Amino acid sequence: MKEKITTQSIILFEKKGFSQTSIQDIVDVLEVTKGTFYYYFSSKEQLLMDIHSDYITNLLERQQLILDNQDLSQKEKLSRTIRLLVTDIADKGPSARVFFREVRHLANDNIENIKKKRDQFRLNIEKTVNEGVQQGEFRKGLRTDMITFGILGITNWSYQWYKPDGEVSIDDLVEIYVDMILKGIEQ
Amino acid sequence: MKEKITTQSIILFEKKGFSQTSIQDIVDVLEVTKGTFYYYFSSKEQLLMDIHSDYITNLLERQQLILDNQDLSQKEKLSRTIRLLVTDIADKGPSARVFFREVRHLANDNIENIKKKRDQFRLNIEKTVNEGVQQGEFRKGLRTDMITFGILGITNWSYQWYKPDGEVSIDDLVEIYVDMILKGIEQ
Amino acid sequence: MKEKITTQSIILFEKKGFSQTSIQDIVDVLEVTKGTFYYYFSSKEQLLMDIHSDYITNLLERQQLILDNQDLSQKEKLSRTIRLLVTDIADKGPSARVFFREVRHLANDNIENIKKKRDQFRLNIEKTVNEGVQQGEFRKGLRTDMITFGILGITNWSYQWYKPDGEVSIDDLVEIYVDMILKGIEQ
Amino acid sequence: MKEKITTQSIILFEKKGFSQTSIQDIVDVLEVTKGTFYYYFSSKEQLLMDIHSDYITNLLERQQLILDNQDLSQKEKLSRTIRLLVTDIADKGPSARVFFREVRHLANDNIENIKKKRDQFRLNIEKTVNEGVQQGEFRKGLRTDMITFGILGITNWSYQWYKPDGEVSIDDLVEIYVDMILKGIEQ
DNA sequence: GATGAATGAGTTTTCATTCAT
DNA sequence: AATGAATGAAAACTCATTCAT
Repeated sequence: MKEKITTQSIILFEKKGFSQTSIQDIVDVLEVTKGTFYYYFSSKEQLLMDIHSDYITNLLERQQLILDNQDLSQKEKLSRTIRLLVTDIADKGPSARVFFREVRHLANDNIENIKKKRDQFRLNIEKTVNEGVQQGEFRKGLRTDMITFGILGITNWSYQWYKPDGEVSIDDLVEIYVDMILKGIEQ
Repeated sequence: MKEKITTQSIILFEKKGFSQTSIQDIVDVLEVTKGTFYYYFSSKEQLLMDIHSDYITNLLERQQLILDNQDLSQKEKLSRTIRLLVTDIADKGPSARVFFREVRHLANDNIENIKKKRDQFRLNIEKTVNEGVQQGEFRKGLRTDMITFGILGITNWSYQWYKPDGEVSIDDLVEIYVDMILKGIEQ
Repeated sequence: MKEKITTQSIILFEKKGFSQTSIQDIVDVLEVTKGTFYYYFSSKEQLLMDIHSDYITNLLERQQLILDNQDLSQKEKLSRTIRLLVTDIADKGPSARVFFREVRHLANDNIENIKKKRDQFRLNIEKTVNEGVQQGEFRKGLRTDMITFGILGITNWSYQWYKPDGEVSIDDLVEIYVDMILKGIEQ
Repeated sequence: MKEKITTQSIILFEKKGFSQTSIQDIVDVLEVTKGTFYYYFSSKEQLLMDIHSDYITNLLERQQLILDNQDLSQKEKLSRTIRLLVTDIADKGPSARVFFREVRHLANDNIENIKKKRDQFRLNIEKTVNEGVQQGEFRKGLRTDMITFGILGITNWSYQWYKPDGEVSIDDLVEIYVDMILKGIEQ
């Protein structure tokens, strides 16, 4: 039931937004009562926190798998990270959108926790770019922090407009963005 | 007074979000009453609509000035458009953030109107890129629609993280992004 | 202007009801402002009072003309009074409906005043019936007070359903009701 | 609790009118909160609709019992219908008054429903009168539709003035009106 | 595990009214 | 005579949350 509630919430939060979705809306779809909700979650925000936590934890894990692979060039690591982010649109579109849009609704305590992990993810990218610069794969003199934000902008923005049933496939999109980004920063 | 309300609303909407900001919050700061608010606006959403409308209208106008300048290369037009977007962070950060984050809260009728203009802005960029391709300034075979979304991603994402009092100036940021984008797509 | 406001108010009060009609609604139609309204009337209720007062005063006057005519039998006086009430649907439908429906919204002080006149009108009818009984035109032993309420019920109820553009003319309706009532009480 | 709310609402709606009665007024008497009200009713209008629906449904049922009795003459059926309406003043005065006065406040969708049933009630009376004419109990040539409105006028108007503690009993009033109406239309 | 009743604090909105100009 | 800005009190309604069962 807990899982059902989470899944349904994500769908509704994505469609209507966190504050526009009431607990009632969620439990109505599942045909249970509000009491049930509060049996599993201590508050609405707690649920949002869970969603965020699950999402970023999973993302970080998968990023780590890429980074741990010693055989890969920095270019390759970066490409795979871009792929990681963009492909999530297909698999986890709603979660991702909730993740990007609704951070604001987390209370201060929780927000720190999530922010730390988001920063971790970003800094991992930055580190990859930095090493790529040192190893001559990327241009010297890049402001790698700004570049990293730029990379995240390209990928994350896609959650705002990408339609899975459009004419461009996820694979094509990954290729286009990898190409644009690498050309933008390589030697 | 109408202007005061709008200005104050933008500040609060940016800080707390549209749905987390009550009319009471707004009028409290201005030391007037809710009645005053409803004297000038027919609803909370109407106010949000005004904010959106003002923002996008102004942006489109300034974009048009760039596009109308016949002497500029497509690269130059693109650079100036990027500058236009990024510099708005300094001048109109709060408005911009409200614009990007709170579209969801516009009702259906209004949303169409705004969407049309947002699309117009995007398609204007796409057209510039297209012409740049035809005139040999940019690489052949680019998916210019996806590239355009990428450009918007880089610039618009900056509203999420850029702090005006940080170590990087707006001008530096513009230069970094112009460089990254042009390298990413030029011949 | 005062007259214009009154006329327009009656139309709106009839269509939407007194409490569903705002001062704003009234002045909007006349393309003036609320200030104008308060220049002529001290309150919304004052306006309603005026409407009531005008209506009942005029009705009483016309009733008096009938009663003062010494040549008429009581039957004839009663017939003419019925005609008086029913024909007002055509001429003054809206005022009449407002008069019957919205008394409740008068404040206590005013209500007394109007009630007194309404009672006067009713008691005049009762007196006519009484004299008719004494003069042998109507049956002995009638509860003339109840009969009078019955007569008023028949006529006043017509404001609830009568449509001027229906198949029955006002004159026909008067004839039908006079006939029904007289047969109902005559010797 | 739902029933308590309904009962109390009827009392208040009768005393002060629907729009002059706030949800707060209702729940104050019951010493519960507004939340409780909205737990049972989706809106103020929904409550009014319930009241109307209950009233007219019950009235129609009781009318049907009269009409189904094959042994009764049309005169007798008509008398009993008049009794049905008038006696409700004693038993259900407040509901009845709310029913007659506040239809206007039902929204369009609901109003249709109620109107249909009110019309049904009226047409049942008209049918009785019609059959009475055919069977020679009532005069030939009557406009039975107008007559029916007249009958309803007499009975319904009593809700406006009848005081249960006055000098005339309900039974007397029924007798007076039955007499007046039958004399008014019989052969 | 789950329900159903109830709460209370807050939300947007309405509107008669006032008053300086 | 009339306006336009502002008020303040109240309205209907929402909703996260609690808790006894």
